[in-house]
Amino acid sequence: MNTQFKKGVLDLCVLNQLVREDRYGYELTELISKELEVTAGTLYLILKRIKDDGYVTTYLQESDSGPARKYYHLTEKGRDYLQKQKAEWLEFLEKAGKLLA
Amino acid sequence: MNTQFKKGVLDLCVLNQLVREDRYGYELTELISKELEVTAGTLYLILKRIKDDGYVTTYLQESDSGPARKYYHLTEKGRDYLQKQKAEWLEFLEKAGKLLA
DNA sequence: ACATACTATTATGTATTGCAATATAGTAAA
DNA sequence: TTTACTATATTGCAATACATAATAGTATGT
Repeated sequence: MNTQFKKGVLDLCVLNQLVREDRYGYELTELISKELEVTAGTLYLILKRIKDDGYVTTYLQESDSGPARKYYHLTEKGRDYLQKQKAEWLEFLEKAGKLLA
Repeated sequence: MNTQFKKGVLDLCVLNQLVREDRYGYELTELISKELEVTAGTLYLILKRIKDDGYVTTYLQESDSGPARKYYHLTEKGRDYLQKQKAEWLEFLEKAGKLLA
């Protein structure tokens, strides 16, 4: 899969998985990987980024089967950002679509 | 406009403008700029890249009003590449769409 | 004890775009 | 004729985001 296509969109895909419920990193890796080819390393970098940017907060939680999980929770700022970026993405698709028609 | 969204797609937009007719660099800059924010520098890098990759050939032609124009012509290889990449782009959009729904 | 699955992290490399500057040839204006 | 502006092409450096690969810790099953 063309690596470049994902640039800028993966963030949104991750954030979008957090709209309804908090999720932990490994879980997100699997969710995203079902559709797009992404490695754990890439995912965790994104998670670090969106945390540094204040779009998510995190907390640890014990697990029955394995190491503790770090859960990611979408903040209001993150919700706003996601909404605006999704709109911008759709706008971009429309314009690019004209050039690719 | 989110810079990252364009990664990998600008190539296709440029190549797609060459399907029906040869065009010169400056002309392409204007065509693309009508829809997407791109600077000349970026466009010319793309043109250099797709030439190095053998997707286009070039030739100079005098102009009535200004310096000679460098025209870009789509090769068979370029046509194939464009077709495949467009398909891959659509496939990517479908998958990303699921994650963004 | 060992392999395996689950979970998280980090270092280094690569590709693409942004920004800004340079350069040259005409044309219009002062 | 000097100036300025438009048309055209090119290049260098910085910033960003993804890929790859390696590391590490915990629990479970054999």
